Amino acid sequence: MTTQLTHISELIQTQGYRLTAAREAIITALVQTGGHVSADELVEIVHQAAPQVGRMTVYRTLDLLCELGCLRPVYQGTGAAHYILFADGHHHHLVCRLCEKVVEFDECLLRELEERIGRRFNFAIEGHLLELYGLCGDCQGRDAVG
Amino acid sequence: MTTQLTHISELIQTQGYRLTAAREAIITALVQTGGHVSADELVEIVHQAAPQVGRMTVYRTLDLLCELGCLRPVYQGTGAAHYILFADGHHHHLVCRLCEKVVEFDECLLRELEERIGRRFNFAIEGHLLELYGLCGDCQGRDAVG
DNA sequence: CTCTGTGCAAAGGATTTGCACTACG
DNA sequence: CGTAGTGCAAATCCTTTGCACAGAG
Repeated sequence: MTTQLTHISELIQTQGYRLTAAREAIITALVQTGGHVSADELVEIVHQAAPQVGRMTVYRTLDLLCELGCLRPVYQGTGAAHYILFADGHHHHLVCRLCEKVVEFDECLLRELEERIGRRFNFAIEGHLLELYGLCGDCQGRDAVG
Repeated sequence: MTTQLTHISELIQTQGYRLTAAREAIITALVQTGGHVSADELVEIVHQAAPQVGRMTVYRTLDLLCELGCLRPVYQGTGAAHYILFADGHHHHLVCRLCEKVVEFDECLLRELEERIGRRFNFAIEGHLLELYGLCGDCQGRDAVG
């Protein structure tokens, strides 16, 4: 966990950005949540440790992390974007289309696919998000009824 | 293409929803685009064929299709959500984290994974979205420079 | 010391309500 | 006919600017 914080901090400096107190607080909070929050939730959490950090600094830092390739915004249901950390370069979701429940899983056999596609389209692949959609156990009956 | 329109129309009726003129117009427009539009763009297109259809009917129909499992909103860059049709139950993107360029590809070896994960978590998997992130050819040099 | 990063408040969009009307089935 | 679906406009919510100040390097 602390490793991840360190990794991101170094990435920021390596890329020529400044490692400010606000950014540290935000990244710490983000890592702490496991990387699965809306901007708003993150603001809340950051404020517990660093009340002076403003909402837009959070937005801007999230933007920066996206640009650095270690974060990604996703739409889960509607409303605010959720941000997910690419801890190991990938992330996997199982999403119920009715109740919007989200389960994470780790199974990954996409390394090979990444390489093949990257080569074909001349992309330097850095990670991926895989989302499987369907009905969770609870909603399977519900759907049949209508 | 027409097949897809028929498929969705039947899905709507099967699930007990009404197939209205507005919905037909919206779905026609959606299929026509290949399923890769923002709500706003779709409103434009729908208006060409059916000017009386309102913006929120488009939003509500998109919502309905998401619920039915044949559509999915994704965030590409920032701003408006983009909607993608699950033509064959899956969709694959290659996204550049700097210029936000999006390439679609078809390679799919996830059937087996779907089954395994579905069984493990008791989900009825209906489709998936796979997004690979990285740097496109144009941005690879740009990134090194900083 | 310089320039990037920050914070505030107000602007800018996209999406969602509430309610009377229309039309599917 | 009854009810689900529609359309409008106003409301709401998330996110982005503009600008003066503070702190990293």
